[in-house]
Amino acid sequence: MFKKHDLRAEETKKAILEAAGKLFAAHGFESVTIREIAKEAGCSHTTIYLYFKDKEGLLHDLSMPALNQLERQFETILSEEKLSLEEKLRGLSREFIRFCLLKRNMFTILFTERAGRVDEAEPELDINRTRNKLFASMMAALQGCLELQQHDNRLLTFSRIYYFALYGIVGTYAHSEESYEQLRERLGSTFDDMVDVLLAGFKKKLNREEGTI
Amino acid sequence: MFKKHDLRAEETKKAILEAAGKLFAAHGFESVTIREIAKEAGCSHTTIYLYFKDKEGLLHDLSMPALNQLERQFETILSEEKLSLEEKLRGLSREFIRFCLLKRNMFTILFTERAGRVDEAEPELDINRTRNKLFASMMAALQGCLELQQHDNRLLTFSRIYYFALYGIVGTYAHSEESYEQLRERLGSTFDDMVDVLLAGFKKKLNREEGTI
Amino acid sequence: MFKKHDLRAEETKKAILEAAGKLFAAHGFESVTIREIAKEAGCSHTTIYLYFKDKEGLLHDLSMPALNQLERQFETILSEEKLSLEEKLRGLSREFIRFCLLKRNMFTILFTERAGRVDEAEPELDINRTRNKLFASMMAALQGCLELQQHDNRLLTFSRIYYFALYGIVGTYAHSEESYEQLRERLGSTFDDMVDVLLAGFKKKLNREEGTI
Amino acid sequence: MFKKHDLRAEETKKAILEAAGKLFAAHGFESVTIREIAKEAGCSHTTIYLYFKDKEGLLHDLSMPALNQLERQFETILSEEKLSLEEKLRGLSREFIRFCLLKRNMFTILFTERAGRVDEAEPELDINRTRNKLFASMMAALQGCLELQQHDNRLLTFSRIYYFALYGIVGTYAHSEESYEQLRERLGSTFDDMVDVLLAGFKKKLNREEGTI
DNA sequence: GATGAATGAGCGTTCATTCAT
DNA sequence: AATGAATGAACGCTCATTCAT
Repeated sequence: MFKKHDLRAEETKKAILEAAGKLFAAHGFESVTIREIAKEAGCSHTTIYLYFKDKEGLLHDLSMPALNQLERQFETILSEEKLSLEEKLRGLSREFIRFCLLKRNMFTILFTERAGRVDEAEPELDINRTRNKLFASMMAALQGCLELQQHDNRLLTFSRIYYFALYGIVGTYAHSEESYEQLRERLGSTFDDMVDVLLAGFKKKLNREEGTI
Repeated sequence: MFKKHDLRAEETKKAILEAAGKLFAAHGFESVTIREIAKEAGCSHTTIYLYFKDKEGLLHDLSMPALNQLERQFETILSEEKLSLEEKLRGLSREFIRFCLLKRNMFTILFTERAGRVDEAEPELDINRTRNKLFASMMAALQGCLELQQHDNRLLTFSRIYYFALYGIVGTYAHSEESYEQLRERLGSTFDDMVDVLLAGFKKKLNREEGTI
Repeated sequence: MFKKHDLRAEETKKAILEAAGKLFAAHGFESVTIREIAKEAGCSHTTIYLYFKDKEGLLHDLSMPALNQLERQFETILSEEKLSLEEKLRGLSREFIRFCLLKRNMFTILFTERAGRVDEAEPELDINRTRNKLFASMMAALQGCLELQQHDNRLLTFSRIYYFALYGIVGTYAHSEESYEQLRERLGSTFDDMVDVLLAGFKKKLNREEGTI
Repeated sequence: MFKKHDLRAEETKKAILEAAGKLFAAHGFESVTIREIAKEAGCSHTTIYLYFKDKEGLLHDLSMPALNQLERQFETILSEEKLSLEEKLRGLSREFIRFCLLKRNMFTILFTERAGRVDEAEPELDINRTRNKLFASMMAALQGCLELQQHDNRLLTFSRIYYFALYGIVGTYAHSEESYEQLRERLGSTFDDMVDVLLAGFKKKLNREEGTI
């Protein structure tokens, strides 16, 4: 049972998170000021410091739930039995791209190795762990598609190439003015094609090598 | 014959360029302050304005010589008659990646569309023009390899995918601590493989579509 | 009912306005720095931006209330039916001089044509508009005293001479250490005499010309 | 007999003075930078410090010769026997206005009471002495025109009014963009009229008072 | 005598953050 | 719980001035 205060506090915190999420997504972490977030959330800028350590902390607290949600979406896709392995990889990739283009501040978080500051040991790890899990899921799906052993060097190479391609798509549009919907409309099929191209290329390369040997 | 003055000036200017190059590469143009560059270069922040118009001008003077050199290397590769089209594309890509990983501040410059302020027309354009020329060269080579018409929509799609892949490689390691030599040693063959994979994938996709029709 | 917060804020704002008024009057708008104003007001320079848009905005907020008050005083004088035209001109002049010597920062504002930047249309114009209205009132009164047509070139000449005389009085003492009361005591009759002298001179010149023709 | 060095030095100094005079007159003391003066004078900006203590010192050294020249012109006018007293006052005024509008930096020097810094006692005095002499000349001429005793309070009042009028003219156009020639063309007759108006007004006021008594 | 190199102080402004209530 | 008031640090940039040659 909650008191009124608690409820009110919870609401305020939620409003701040929503505002920050919206603004970070739209203009990027650096460009958004604390005061803008407060205005959007309908509270004073000092209130933000009641719930979050600082601006960076707000970003962190904002990221984890989103990442967890993506994680659950990954799990859902992977557990759908009626999907083929290739379809699963396609689904994961599409979801991953969608996620990054919707919440663009995630780009930095997902793709940039954080310095791992010594002073505050814990919280970064949560993000790193989840991020690694996400990439591992995609790589596992890729492995399945290509029918490669886990320690096959070719899998490592192909995984990296796949990673580069994802990085390229997300990074290219991370700072774009276009909304996700606009990008999806204009480039969605290109993103899909990329998966096709890569899978076809991987397979061709495997065949050729096998044929060669 | 140089006077001591000239030598000192040249050294200072060089120190500033080196410092700026290093810091821009490490943290990005926007994040680096004039004072940080000065500190790294071992001079006062006002000294920078002795040699460069302003921060943008410093970026420009830092970029153009390098870009022009890359441009000439592209021309050399393209004019070598004994190379096949695929080998030329491979060469251009390798050279491009090498360039970006050697001078990492170039990443932002090459891949970020700059506003191109209307009020002072000239200097920004140099960079944009050269950059566009570089990408156009690679896309022309790709077009040749795939034997596509210039206005074939599939060429546009494949060009974008190729661009994403390049962006991914360069962006991934733009802020890495590893030197180019280390990266080349560890990942050079992966970069080469990516070109193979993409070309194979593109061709497969073309065949399948043709076969389908 | 006011909270302590409101009172504190009002005091700070007032302190800033007073400091700015004093310093602008003493050294001119351009020469005074934001930090000097803050020091004089006993606050941090950033606090100024809490209450005023920027330095120009501070000048504006400082000037407009005073100008509006003077405008109303002009209207009062002009609407007093029992005053002759000459007495009205005398009253306007006396009030104008009094105003300028009481709020000396007004001198720059009233007598210096400001660029009126094109990009941000509004605030500058308020000042210009009010200033023009004030001078127009005085010139209309002068016109009435001299019984000249509005487009008579001699009116233009006399108006300019009248303007120069006002400028001279106000400018001479704008940076003086003497208070308005002291100046009024010592020079009030001189100021009044100037109006007499000018009106007499204007009339004499008109008569002579008419006589000549 | 001078050495070459001395001649060269003299030339350089002269070039600096000319450049500074031209630029100060055109844009005002504050707006002109040391480097601009050096560029105009065709020397390095450091050379200026060889001949002048600092920027303020340059202004001072620039002012004295000009003031002395004006002083001599005053003497010439006053010694011309064929001129009436009124014509002499008119001549002095015209010359004074011309001088101030040609060398606008003089405005501040002539009309602003200098703080009289304690640290460097002498040089300011030169300027003050000359300035006082100039005004004294004009007031003496005015006294002659009005046939008043030197200690007549009315002379003091009229002198002040005359001073205000001159201040107004010069101050109004001290920061204008128009050249002296343009102003002379457009407003020369207005300036002349002002002398007429004031003299006529002064006389009328004297007569009326005499008549009244 | 003359100069290019270099600098500290300062400009208006913005920002994340803290203090007192 | 929440807020308005206030601030120090920093930004890119300019300037008069000094140093070493």
